[in-house]
Amino acid sequence: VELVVLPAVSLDLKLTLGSGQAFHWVAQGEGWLGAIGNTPVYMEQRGAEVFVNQEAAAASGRYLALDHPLEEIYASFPKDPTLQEAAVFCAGMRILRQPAWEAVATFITSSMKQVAHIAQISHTLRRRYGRRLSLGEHTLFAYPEAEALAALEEGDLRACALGYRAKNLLGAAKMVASGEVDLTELAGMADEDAQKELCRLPGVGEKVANCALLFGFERLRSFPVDVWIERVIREKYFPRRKTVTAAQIRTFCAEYFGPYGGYAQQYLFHHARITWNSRRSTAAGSKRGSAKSS
DNA sequence: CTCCAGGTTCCGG
DNA sequence: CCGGAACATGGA
Repeated sequence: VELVVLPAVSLDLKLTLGSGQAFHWVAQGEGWLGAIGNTPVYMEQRGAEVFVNQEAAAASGRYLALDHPLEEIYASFPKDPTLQEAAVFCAGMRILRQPAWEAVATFITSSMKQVAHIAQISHTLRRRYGRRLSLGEHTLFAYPEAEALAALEEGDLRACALGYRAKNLLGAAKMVASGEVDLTELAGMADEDAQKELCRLPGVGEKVANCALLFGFERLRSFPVDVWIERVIREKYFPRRKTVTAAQIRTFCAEYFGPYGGYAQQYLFHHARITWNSRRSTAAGSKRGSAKSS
């Protein structure tokens, strides 16, 4: 496979592809194999350049959001030590521009699942119901279109280990395939209207809608609040406060983290997820399950 | 075995 | 508006 070069300053490819935004990239040699839409991709980073198969060059640059102004984004962050530490830890991580339906669908399947499980589900769905793609001697699979999933029975999706999410994914696929919810139309809507529209899909609440907006609709202000973020916000931004409601967290995050809140969120999320365990295991006399008390 | 995971939805204060 | 419970499955 012939590779072409993409200039990529301020990019950490491994960090970006492995940070729980997309779930299907597989390490291959020095690089990564996967699909961007229906295009098979091999990407490999060497210093400030990305080497990619020629047919995927344009799609990769866009997918990796190499045009996002990282310096400006970092400069926009509030200067508190928690976010600054996360930003250093995640330097070079970019918010991917993923296909809209793929973002919606994968995050419908993400509820109450570990990242590893979401990846497993993604691969199963791709292998069984996605378009088959080939790159050199490698076989890859696109994420299945809404139309393909809409034609299935709930049992088919349960067989992909989706559990109760099967009904939600099927229902969402039917609404998108029928045009009842028009994802193309969402692109032109204001953030709040787009969020409201996404929440009409079964299995899509505020958090999943925000993930879809951030990763699939270029809404960099979107700030999904999951269990990890909630822990960080409560402990670091509302210390010694007994009761902080979800509404208070939502309001605080929406205002405090500013126009690139989605970047801040992704950095806080990844940093917390990677470092939390070590902190727990090194806590003196740590008793299982009481890691919250400092 | 127990705990928990990038939640949503429904139900009773 | 708020807290609880049900919902499936598999790693740690």
